Amino acid sequence: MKVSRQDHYTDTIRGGVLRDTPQRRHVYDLLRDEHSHPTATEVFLRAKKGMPSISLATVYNTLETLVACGLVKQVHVDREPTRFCPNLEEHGHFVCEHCSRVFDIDLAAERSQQWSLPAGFTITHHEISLRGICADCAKSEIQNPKSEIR
Amino acid sequence: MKVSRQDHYTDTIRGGVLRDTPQRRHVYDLLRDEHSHPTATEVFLRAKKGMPSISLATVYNTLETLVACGLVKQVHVDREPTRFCPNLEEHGHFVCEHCSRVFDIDLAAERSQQWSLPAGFTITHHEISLRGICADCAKSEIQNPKSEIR
DNA sequence: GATTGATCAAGAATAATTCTAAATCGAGAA
DNA sequence: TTCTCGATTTAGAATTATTCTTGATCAATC
Repeated sequence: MKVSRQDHYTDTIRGGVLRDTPQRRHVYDLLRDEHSHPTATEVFLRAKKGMPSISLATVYNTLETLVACGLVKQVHVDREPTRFCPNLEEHGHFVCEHCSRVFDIDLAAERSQQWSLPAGFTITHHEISLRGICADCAKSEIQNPKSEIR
Repeated sequence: MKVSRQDHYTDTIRGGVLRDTPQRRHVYDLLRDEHSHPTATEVFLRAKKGMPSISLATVYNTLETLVACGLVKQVHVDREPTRFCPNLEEHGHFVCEHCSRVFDIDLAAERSQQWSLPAGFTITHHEISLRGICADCAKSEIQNPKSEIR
């Protein structure tokens, strides 16, 4: 529902000193509508369709702002380009080594704090990333197998 | 014990087509002796002490080779420079946001496969990285608090 | 000793991201 | 409305980790 999305964006953006600019709204809406975990460059390319004048620097700035606001999350896969994710729920990511798609993985809430840390350590953030083969690719592998995965 | 270390290195390196070169042995020994998860550049700087002629390119090549052999693992922390780790046990990493040190975190074996994946997905690899404040920094924070963590 | 393929070294190239500096914009003050 | 000032945007330069290229070197085998 569009209303609550706009509200969350508006509340968060307007709550601070930040301005609700066309660029920010455009990038945010774009991210909310896609669940493909785009990179900054991909966001830039998609953003240009509806706003041809937007610059890559603005996309980087905007994404940084949205992350700082907590409106989107960064996803890191090895040292590949950072991806951005509008899913604010507790979750990890699965990257298919064959098609490179990134999938959200639900993390059972009860497991999230069960790390056996040494005494005195405090967690502020965690990132779980899994690699492997997704169901689609596993299926097509069976039909036309190729050994050169990766 | 030095013997088993050398054996593991030797077995692995000699098992394939790979040569046991002074550079490779030097870098490997260096990594085994430190548990500080150095970056390629840090490995390079340390390696130069015992082998002044070694080049950064060789360090990169060597690390890549050792990773491919399974003798060391890569550690990724966001998009920071890749770090290298001689701990082959199943483990994750904790990065202190204050001192930037990286700590190995034991992952209870029974937990390692408990991800609730969609049907048909296969995991080949996973990386768990936690962020927070380590015990040392938590202690010194109490003594002279600074709000500008990060 | 010659050959051959692996390895090494130096520096160029790449690519994601950040920085810089100037132009523009927008909200509130006058 | 017009002014002002700080936030934002933009283009392009700069940074930085890493990879690539190319020629030199080395070590095992012929």
